[in-house]
Formats: sequence, C-alpha cells, structure tokens
Amino acid sequence: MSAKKVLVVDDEASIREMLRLALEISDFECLEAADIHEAYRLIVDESPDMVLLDWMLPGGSGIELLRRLKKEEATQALPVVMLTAKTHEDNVVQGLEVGADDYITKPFAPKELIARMKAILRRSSSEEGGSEMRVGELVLEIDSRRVMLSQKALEMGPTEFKLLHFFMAHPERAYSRAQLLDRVWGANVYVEERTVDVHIRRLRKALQAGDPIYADLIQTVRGTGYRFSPRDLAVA
Amino acid sequence: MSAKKVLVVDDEASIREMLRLALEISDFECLEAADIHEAYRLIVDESPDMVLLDWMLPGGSGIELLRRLKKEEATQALPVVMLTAKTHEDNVVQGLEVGADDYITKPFAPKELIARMKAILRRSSSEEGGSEMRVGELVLEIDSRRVMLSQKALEMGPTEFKLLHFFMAHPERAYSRAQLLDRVWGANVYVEERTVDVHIRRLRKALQAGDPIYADLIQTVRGTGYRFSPRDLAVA
DNA sequence: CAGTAATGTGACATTCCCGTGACAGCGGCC
DNA sequence: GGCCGCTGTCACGGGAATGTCACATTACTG
Repeated sequence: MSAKKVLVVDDEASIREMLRLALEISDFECLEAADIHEAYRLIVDESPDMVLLDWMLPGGSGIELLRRLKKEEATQALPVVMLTAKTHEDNVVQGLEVGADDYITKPFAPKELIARMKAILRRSSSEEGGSEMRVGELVLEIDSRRVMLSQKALEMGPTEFKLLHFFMAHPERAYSRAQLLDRVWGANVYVEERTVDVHIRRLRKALQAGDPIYADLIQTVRGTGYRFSPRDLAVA
Repeated sequence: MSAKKVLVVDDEASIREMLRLALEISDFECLEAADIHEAYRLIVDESPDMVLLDWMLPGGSGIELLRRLKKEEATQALPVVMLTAKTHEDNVVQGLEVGADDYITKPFAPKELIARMKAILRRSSSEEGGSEMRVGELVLEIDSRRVMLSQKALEMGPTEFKLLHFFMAHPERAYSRAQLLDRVWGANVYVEERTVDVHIRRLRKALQAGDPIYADLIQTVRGTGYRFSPRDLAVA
C-alpha cells in the first residue's frame, strides 16, 4: 500500500508542525494549509486521501469547508476528521451530521489521532474504483457520466446515476432507505426516506425506456428496502 | 426496521440506569450486565446488536472481554464501544487496536453517544458481506434478504423470514411461543401467542412450496412450542 | 375410547407499505 | 425575465402483510 496523503488545515503553525511530525513518523505524507482557500486549492490540486480540519479558521470556520466538500460530487467521499478545542457536545453532533467521519477535541494525543485515522482509512479504502461497470447490456460509464443500454444512451438525472452506480457496485444485496440515503445522497443529509422511493421510480423508468426487462433489476424488498439483482436478469 | 438491542456492561447501577434511559428514548432496546460473565452470557443468549463496555470491571477488566469477543468467530463482528473514566491516551489506542469500534470517555453527553452509536450501526450493517446460512439445499441469504431452496427463490413475508433466520441460528432447541415473540417480534410487543402458530404455518407453507420435505424442519413440541431440526432432515 | 387440551387451518378486517402522479422550489441558461 | 431540468415532498390508492378469530384436527389423559 502506498503512503496516504493527508492534508492538515489549521491556522496555528505550531500545531501543523506537531501534526506533520506525528504523521510522518506513521508513514503518512503531509500537506499543510493555513486557511480555507489554501485548503480547497490543495484538495483540488493534490487530491489527498484525508483531511484533518480545524474547527475555527480565519476566513470562514472549518465547518463551512466541510459543508462545501460534502456538497460537491468530486470531494464527497473524501474522509474528514474535525479537530476542535471546544468540548460542547452540540458541535460534535453538528460536525457528524454535516458529514465529518470523526471528531477529536484538543488537546489530543497523536497516537489516538493516528489510530482513528487508520480506522477510517480502512473503511473507506474498501470502496470501488474503475472507469466503467457492466451488467448484461447495461453499461455505466463513470467518466463520461453516461449510461448505455444496448448501445443506446439512457436519460437520467445525477441522483439516479449515483443510485445506479451504487447499486452496480453492490449487487445482490438489500438496502434500507436509510442506508441508501447515507451512501448515495451523502453522509448525513436530511431528507425524507420516501424520497428514495421516488428516485427508485425515476431510475426504473429510465431503465424501462431502454429495455423493460432491465427495470426488473431493481427489486422491492418489502419491509426492508431495495435490491439490485443481476442474477435474476439471466433467469428471465 | 426493528429496534436495535444494546447491551450495557458496567458495574455501577446508576450508570446503567442513566444509559438505559438515554437508549430507550432513542428507541434502542436495552440489556444490562454488571460483570463480564453476565455480559458474556447475555451476548450468547440474546445476541445484541452492540455492546457498551466499561473499561474497569470487577472480575476482569472490560478489555479482556473485548479481546475474547474479537477472538471468537461468532462475536467478532459485534460492534463494541468502550466507556472509560480514564483519559490517558494509551487506553484509547489499546482499545481501538484490540478492536473496539469507538471509545468514549466519561463523563460524556448522551447525544454524542447516540450519534456515534448510530454511525457505527450504519456502517456495520452495511459492511458485513457474503453471510449466508445453509441447511441442506436450503440457503438463507441474509444480505440479499432472500431464501433459496434448490436454486429457487421462496416467497415469504418479512416475519417469516425473521422467524426462519432465528431458527437457523438456533437449531435443535425448542422455543416457547413467548420466547419466539420476544426474540423474533422483539420485546415490548404485545400480540397473542397464537399468532406465532399462524406464522409458523405460513413459514411451513413457504418451505413446502419449495420442497415438501423441508416443511418438516419445523417441528411442533407439544405443550412447549416449536423446534427447528436439521438433524431429522438427513434421516428422511 | 371418550374427553379435553393443544395445535392446525382457513378466513377476515385492519394496518402498513409501496407505487405513482402531481406540484412547488430552486438554480442554471438562454 | 422566462423556460427548463432536477429535486424533495405530499396525497392518494391498491395490495401485501399482519394479527385475531372460529372452527377443524390432532395428540395426550385416564
């Protein structure tokens, strides 16, 4: 496994230095940013594997950057660990709700930080990559953000695309609406669970426009949620 | 989705009581244990979805129980959150290395605890893969929430699925209707005991539709309840 | 073998869950 | 501004799943 790149965002140079030391000892590669704009530039330019983000920053609080990262498609999956001096629990809850993967209060022990970072990286590294996915005649082109069925392009919105992407990456498995919201919409977005139903319907409709049989790929699991099942396609 | 069962392991009754309150407000079902042996018994008998484990316990420290749980196959995937009064960072690292899923220092805010617990449960319920149970040609696919008999899918409702799941996890043992209601329907649910009979019938019917022999897996123990007995399948 | 308690079984009302169409808000684009 | 695509929410309707009952059947008891 190659060294993971970690971006440290904090306005105090001494803390950045301390973190750099701790990270490099543990075989991480370290980037530093003192404010939000520098941080955002480095995220785009250097695509780090993880961000350590201070709560209070000049030029906008850290949570604003967090919101922005979780809002944008390209950076949504990037793990973020919040650092804060505050101990009030509401901040923790707020941070977790916006999508932080973990939360550590200063002063913290480097060893603890490293241990938690590794735990988070272990989880997120199990996600998939690849430029296209295929199920029968159905081809999902990730780069061009298109879905082809028997050479013909299917029309669907961004959410339906993400939904299909997730399903194709995790076939033969039933997901609850809560899980789908979590994995497709993003960590902690607050929308009604029934919204999932509507997008499932739109996705089914899009698939059906290409070939009615392919709409059956998405099955309703009553009392639970939905399932993407290529297995049953072959049978039919 | 049914309420998650949480086991609280702490020797102080006041803390257990506080946690029970916090958990029940958030729709968790709460079990309590004051020591390691009681805790282990409850884990085996009640199979909770998560354990809140105090660091210091009479009769062996909490981390010993944690080691044991992570060592044994059956309990390896069970999420464990460590509770501790100690603030020394080495404890955190040690706990996480042994396999605790999170670590909270007392005093902690109930809101934070609940938020973290939910995050962990979301993860663990969507991470476990490839788990299935098998008895002869009968395969219960947990992830995809399907039941296959000789490659053919069986139709049954959610309750029958849960019932079968429970039976397959606890074979060769007779359960009373009250016990089945408790374990399958969940505690705090009041329904007539005879309701169990009806669902047993529906389950038998579903199995019979696949292969009549498999309906005999579920045996009536007169005066007691029912039993799932793979052993008698081989004989026939 | 009769009597009784326990279980099997079909039917039914109710509740719950899901599919679906409609609609308003929002932001981008010409 | 006006149009348009996308999104999230709602309300309605139909159908599946559930819990309960009444009655049939079975298994023990003496």
